[in-house]
Amino acid sequence: MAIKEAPRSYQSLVIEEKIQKFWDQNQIYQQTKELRQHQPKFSFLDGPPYCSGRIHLGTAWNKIIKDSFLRFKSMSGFNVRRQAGWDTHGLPIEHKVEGILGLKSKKEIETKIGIENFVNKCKEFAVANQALMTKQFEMLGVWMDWDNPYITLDTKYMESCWWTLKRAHEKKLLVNDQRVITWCPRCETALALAEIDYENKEDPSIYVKFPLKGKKNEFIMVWTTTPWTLPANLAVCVHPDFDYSYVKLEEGEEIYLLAEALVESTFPDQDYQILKRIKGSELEGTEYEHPLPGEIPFHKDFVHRVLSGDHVTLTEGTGCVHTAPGHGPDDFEIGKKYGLPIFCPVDEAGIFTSEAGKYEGEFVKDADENIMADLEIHQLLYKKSTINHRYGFCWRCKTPIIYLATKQWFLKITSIKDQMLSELDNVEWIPSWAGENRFRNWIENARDWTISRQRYWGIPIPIWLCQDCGKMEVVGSIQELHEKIVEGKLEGDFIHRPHVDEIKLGCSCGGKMQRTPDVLDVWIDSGVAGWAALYYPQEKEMFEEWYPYQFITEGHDQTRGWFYSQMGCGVIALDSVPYQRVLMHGFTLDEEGKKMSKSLGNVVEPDEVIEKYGADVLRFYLLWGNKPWDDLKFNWEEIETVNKMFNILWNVYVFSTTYMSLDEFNPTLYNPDDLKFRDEDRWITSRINSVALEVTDALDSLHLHKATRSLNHFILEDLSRWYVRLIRGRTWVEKEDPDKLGAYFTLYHVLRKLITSLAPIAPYITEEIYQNLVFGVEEDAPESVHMLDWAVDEEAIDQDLEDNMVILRDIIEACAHARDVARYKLRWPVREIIIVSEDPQVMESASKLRNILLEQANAKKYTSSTEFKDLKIIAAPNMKTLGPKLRGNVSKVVSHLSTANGAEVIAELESSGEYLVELDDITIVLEEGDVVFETELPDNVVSAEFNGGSVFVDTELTPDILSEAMSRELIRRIQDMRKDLDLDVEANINVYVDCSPEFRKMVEPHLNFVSHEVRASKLLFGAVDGDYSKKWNIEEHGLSISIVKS
RNA sequence: GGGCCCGUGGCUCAGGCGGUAGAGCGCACGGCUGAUAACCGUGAGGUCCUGGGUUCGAAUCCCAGCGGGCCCA
Repeated sequence: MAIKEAPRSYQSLVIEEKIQKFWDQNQIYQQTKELRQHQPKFSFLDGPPYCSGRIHLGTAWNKIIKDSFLRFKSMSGFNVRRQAGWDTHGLPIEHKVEGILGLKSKKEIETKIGIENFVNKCKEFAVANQALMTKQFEMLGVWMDWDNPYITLDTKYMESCWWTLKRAHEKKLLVNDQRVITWCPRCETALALAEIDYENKEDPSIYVKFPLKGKKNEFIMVWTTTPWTLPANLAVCVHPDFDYSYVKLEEGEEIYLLAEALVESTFPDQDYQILKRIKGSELEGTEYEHPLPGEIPFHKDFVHRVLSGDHVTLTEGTGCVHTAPGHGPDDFEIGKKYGLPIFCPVDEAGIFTSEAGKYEGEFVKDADENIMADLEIHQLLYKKSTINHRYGFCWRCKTPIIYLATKQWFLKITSIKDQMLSELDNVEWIPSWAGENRFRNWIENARDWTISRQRYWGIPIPIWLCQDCGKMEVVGSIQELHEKIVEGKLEGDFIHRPHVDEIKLGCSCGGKMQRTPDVLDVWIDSGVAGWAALYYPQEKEMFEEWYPYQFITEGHDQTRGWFYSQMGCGVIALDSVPYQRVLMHGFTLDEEGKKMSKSLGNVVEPDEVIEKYGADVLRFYLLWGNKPWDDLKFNWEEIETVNKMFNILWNVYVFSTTYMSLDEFNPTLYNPDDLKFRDEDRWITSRINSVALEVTDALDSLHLHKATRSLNHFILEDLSRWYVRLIRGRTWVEKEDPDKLGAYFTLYHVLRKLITSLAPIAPYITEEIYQNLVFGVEEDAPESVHMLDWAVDEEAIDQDLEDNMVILRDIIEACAHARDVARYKLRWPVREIIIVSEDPQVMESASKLRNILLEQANAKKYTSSTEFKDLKIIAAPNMKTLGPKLRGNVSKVVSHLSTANGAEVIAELESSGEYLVELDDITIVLEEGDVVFETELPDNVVSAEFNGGSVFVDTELTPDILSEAMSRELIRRIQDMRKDLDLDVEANINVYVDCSPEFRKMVEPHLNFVSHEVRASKLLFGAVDGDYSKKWNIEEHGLSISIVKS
């Protein structure tokens, strides 16, 4: 095989579809895995995306980071574990399925279609979504074990989860307790902190007067935003250290008790009088009357008191805090401390029970208005308005959460917090603050974890309770279940609800044990992935090979999510954190920095980007736009910029293959010793290895943006804009020229290394190039670019050469600038350039790379110097000193100096300290300071500065120069016409030039050069009707060119 | 109220162990023409959020504040 000419334009869709097919048909992924299977292990754990059905940009980013890094590890010689994971249980799917089945409430699930049908539907839905999302990930070029993922609905996976719960029980960390927890009244289930979204919400803001017992017209002033919790009020809390005041308003007779610091904000527009001050601690025990005793019988006989609480703040309200132990975590703690009953007259659907008296049957939020109306009737509502504040919502159905006292199962995280914190020290975080600050802070504030959910689609809690003696059994495996079963069957999907609910175990008391009906919080599902994905402890071998994981990466929302659930579960199950290194990445936001959300209509789908630009562009962009841990503002213009870079890379590839295929170049046939290499060849070889080294460091340290930026710079700046420009002339040579082959050979190996280094980030285009360029000619090359070994040839790096080239490019740019100023075309050669600098490195750079300098500056010769000697120095009188000194003679001195040689004046002054002006009648002595010097460039010279010096360009048009310039102008016209004709690069032509005798005379000395450049077999003067004729004006010469294809 | 992050040309972002502010896009002008539906050069454009401090020197380190984001209370 040989290198083939590449298609002229970069068509990402065509390439990516083709490569995907190639990977599939040739099992490239499997082969790549096998290739590394005996090499050192690198274990990675995929954070399982939820099977929602569609991936979004953030999910895409997440998988692209993972894929790029893991491809890099694989190429670096590691046997990488990259099993994909799927999160399948929980409320989101339950909601979708409820919608599909037209169910309106939790009750309808049981009454209308039954748990079994419902669970089956959920499973079906999850599995279908998994397939859809797998396709999408594959389109992104993500290589994972898609055929062998871990999936949380898998029986074996769930079994490992049960084992974890059993471990918790053995460590006495699994408790059943009544507590006030966050609750979704729509889903009728407990919610974990991680399942709550916070958004702004409008709520009532009311000041209620609680009458002080036995005092007429005296009230405690209480503020609340949840009127519906007032029926459960049992106490008022004050801070023992704050000052409280009895306040009497100008108008009316009533006296109010509240924190002194909040009096002003409570009565902003009123005149008032403070009657008495008292410490909060002195108020403890003060009795008051519930504001709604008539409506709620419970309160008639209950004694309500003021209590002390350190949680009371002065940031809002009145400093007298309404306390309902059934409806608030702080209230609950206070209630426990003072032995109050946990009065919670609200059921699981958020409906007031009979204990709520008058309000029985009302939904709590709907009761707000009635309660406020009743307070008004009793004249106990002091003030009523609304407030817009942050409030928690159910993460799935967006119903505002409420706090309820219920009995739930908990993991006692508070008991293992210290161990979690010490395990945290064993984890390396990127960036470091993600762990050291953010995550540490989260763990420090951790509370016990509510893990029971009153739902259907989830891992059933493996707790069986004896109906007779109350004994508790936590089942840790299917085997154990098998051994203890006395009723029900282990068949079908027995580990899910409802089948598992029918299984009864035998109790030591002789009674039967029944399963607690709850399912587990889904965060437990993924929290156990570390070992459940390996089916530990049922299977030990894989676990011993791969646990713990060397790397995970997820978004910063996972601080409270997966980073945390794994930490908690890991410490419970195995006394260790399951991961060793974490990259915490950012969120994808829209162009304005807002969260992408369906309701805002600003969602960008990964598919949309792929369709327009391809996965490689999306991948490169996502790893290039900013630091991985910052939030990324998605920007179409930036995508376009990345696309341009890929276009240019493609152009370089087209350029290379065009000539290489034309010459049937095969790099394996040459010994480098037989080829001629130039400085630019050694330079670009050094550069690509420097870049490969930078990319290695960047990927190793997960500073992914540095890798992409380094590659981007190399492709645009070094390869396309410089190297290709430098070697253009060499590729135009037709014979087997060692100089040309040196350029091909270098270009080949540079491209080979470039696609190797770029492969993890842009797997498609690199594979496409590899297949043609490398696999087509190297017999022992592996089948895919992704099977290559990652390597950097540090020997090839010549830092001096790289530094010199930077300087040289600076000089050449300065030359271009100078020409630009003089309107002197780059196509026209110049006689000489003079480089002036005092920096020896500049001199070295120019002299070592003089060939490049002369060619690119289009100069016949260059000289260098520490100063520019041809400067005309003009000596001018300094009138300030000479005026007073010479008076009448000034004008004579002025005219003398105007004709004097400035350089001589300087020399004179410097050697003797004075300069004598001999006039007819008098000699005048000029001293230093009497003369000022100016410099002026000779007429033909233009100059420009660069970093470290200046360059002077001599633009004098000699006949020789003009002759060459005109020849080049002629070449350009003919090339232009060749292109108009769309001729093959190697096609030969005959050219006829009809021009003036002067013009002919000018170009005649260079006819060979012209013929060669335009591939003319014949170049003749005179008028002919060719295949294509065109009239031109070159400077002031009109001429006509005709081309005949030969 | 607490924790974390971010604030650098019109836009998107580098830089950030202290030492003359960078890139790309956009804009203006010019150039180039066999990888050219490309590309190159030049120019304009900056109180590096504000204010203090440390220092010979702060975009960079420290403190306070302002604005934005995320999380928590």
